[in-house]
Amino acid sequence: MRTAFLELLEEKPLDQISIRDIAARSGISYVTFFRHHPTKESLLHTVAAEQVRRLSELMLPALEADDTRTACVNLCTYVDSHRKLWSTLLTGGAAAVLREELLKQASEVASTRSNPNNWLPPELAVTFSVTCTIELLSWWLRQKRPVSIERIAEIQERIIINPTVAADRHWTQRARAKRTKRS
Amino acid sequence: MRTAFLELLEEKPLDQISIRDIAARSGISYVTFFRHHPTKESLLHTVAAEQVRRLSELMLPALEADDTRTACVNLCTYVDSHRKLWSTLLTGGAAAVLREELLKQASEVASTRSNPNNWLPPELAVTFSVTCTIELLSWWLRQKRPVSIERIAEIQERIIINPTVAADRHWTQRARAKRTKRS
Amino acid sequence: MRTAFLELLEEKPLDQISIRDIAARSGISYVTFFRHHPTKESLLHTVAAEQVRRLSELMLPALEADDTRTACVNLCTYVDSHRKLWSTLLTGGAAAVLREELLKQASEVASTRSNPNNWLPPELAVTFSVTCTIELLSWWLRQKRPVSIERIAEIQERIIINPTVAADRHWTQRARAKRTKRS
Amino acid sequence: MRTAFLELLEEKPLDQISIRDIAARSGISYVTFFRHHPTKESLLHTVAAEQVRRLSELMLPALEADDTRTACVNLCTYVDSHRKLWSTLLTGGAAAVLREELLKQASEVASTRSNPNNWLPPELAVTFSVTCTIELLSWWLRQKRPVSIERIAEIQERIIINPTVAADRHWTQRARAKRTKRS
DNA sequence: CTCTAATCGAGACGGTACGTCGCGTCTTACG
DNA sequence: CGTAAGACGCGACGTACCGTCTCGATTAGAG
Repeated sequence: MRTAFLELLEEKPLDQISIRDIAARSGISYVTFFRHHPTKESLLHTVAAEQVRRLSELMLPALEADDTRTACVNLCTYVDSHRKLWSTLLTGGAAAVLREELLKQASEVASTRSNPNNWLPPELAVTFSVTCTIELLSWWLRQKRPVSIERIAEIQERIIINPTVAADRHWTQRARAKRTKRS
Repeated sequence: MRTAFLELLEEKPLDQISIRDIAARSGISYVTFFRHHPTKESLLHTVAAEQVRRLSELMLPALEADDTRTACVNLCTYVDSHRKLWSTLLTGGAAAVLREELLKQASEVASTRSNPNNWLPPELAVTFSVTCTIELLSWWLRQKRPVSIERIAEIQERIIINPTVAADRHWTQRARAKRTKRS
Repeated sequence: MRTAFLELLEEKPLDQISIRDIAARSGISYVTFFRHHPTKESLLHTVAAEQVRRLSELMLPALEADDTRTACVNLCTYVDSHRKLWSTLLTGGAAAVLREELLKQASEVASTRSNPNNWLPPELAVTFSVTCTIELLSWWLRQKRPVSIERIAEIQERIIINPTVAADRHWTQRARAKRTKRS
Repeated sequence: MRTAFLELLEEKPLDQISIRDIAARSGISYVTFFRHHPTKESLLHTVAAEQVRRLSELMLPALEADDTRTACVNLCTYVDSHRKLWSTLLTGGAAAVLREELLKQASEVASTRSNPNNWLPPELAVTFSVTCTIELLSWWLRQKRPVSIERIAEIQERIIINPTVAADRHWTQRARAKRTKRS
């Protein structure tokens, strides 16, 4: 069903895909669709959450080690090797849902790591990085002339990560250092 | 008609507003609507473009003088004095269209000012700043506890403008300086 | 639309006729059906009421003159000349609705003529005569060997009219006579 | 299962009762229902036939003795002592099936007793009496003010039985007498 | 001043998709 | 083996908008 949905998403924008289309393509009955998902968006969310989870699995280890550059490269490499899928997800009306899922998962990660004393509200930091990452990837996949993975990863790190998450991280580390000193 | 549309947007999300709703609220016939706009989105684009034009009129003078901070403050001040309108525009499904209009007008401005040799593609710079500005404003208007205009303007400048447009501007100025020297 | 409905009723029983069938046969859109009738039964009622009205127009003059035999003959003659239509109406699930309509119109007529002091409640008298008339006609139209109009009319009068309406009528006339005498 | 069905019939009309309702109320699985009855109507027929058989057992002895009045009283007395059950059967959409069952059983009885030479076709005689009896009982059970058993039995005999069965019976007896004389 | 042409209303209509209901078939697992 | 549980395909339902069309009524400009 997800496969069929993604196939259709490659063919036409989201709002021109009817549930009947998805059912027909999936080889299931129209009614059966509702036995799995109450609405088209529900299916989309499931698909999006699935893909987002894969992304975070690739980035999290590097992020844990504060190696943001590797995290960015990992992300870009993965997306590059699934250009078609991600073109589909980031264009044609599905981007909003994908963004929601990314935001959700990123917020969860951020809530365990960010420092609320930072001058930039953590919610905004997450929003900025997620939104810009989506725009960056979307732009990348739209380009006709190939742009190297490194180039994208660099942009992502310098423009997106550094001004938001990284700044936050530095602050956090300093706080940790202070606490360590005292003890 | 635009007034009626905005009224309805305050009451329910965009996709629950039918053309018949708009017509009824406007006091015109359903058919007459089509004499002005071929589709609901067309009307929305008109409304959005109108508001965006006002924004740019406020920001452009300061931007011309490279005074980004003033530009940001002007933007925020204006939005703050029309909180209801902008809450409506930035939530409830209209944000995407508004973003498009902003992007369009910002791109036009940027095309006359940015330097294509910059390491950051100008298209991306514009996209980042527009998108993040929207997210920032949207977040701002969502907050229950009031956040000061200055705070927002500062965030906008430090996180959004500096890493993108300003960096570009510096590069541009250096290039101009070089050209001036030679001549 | 009524024609199409009757055509379909000749082909298959009522509950196997879907609204979509009727719409298709009528050459109108499925949705348009609902713009005329909220439900299939509504259409059926309309059709039935129409036919019943014709019946009563044929019988009423004779009934006014207390000439029940002529009324019966008129009824049977008319039905006989529209055997196909009445076969359709009296078999195949439409009979219940037709009965309702007949009951309604007969009750209206009866309420202006019957005498409530009669030992047989007028409601019952009407019910009996209507129901039996339907059964009689239905039986008649089912017969393979033709049965003459006179025979049917005789049965109707002797079995149905006489024991109910006529008895009532006699009583009423006697009452009238008394009143006349006094004055 | 029949109990569950009758319970449901008291609650809502026949066509709003789904097989799944009956199964749930009966405490059996939906699929198991089909092991007993191929369709909802089948179950209804079974239930109806059962009740009709009880009726005829009460009436037959008196009918054998040509004591129609006692037969009628027996019928009404029985129905009166099961008002709820019979209200359910005679209203709410089950009446048609009940009528069928009554007709079937009455026809069987009549075929052994009636005289085909009668001027009233026996099939019609049976139909009239059965149909009117149902209408009479249905009317009776609908009344808010109680109507005595005797009153109903009298109506039934005078209006229904006399003009049909009894007339037939007299004719039959005369025929028998003739045959007896000759032999 | 009147006639005509554009404009608008009201509403019928065909059409697509929606989400729901009940049907009857089928498979799987349990006792 | 028979039953329970539940997934499934199917057909119909009634609803919501869509966009097109026609028909009058209004009004404004041209003769």
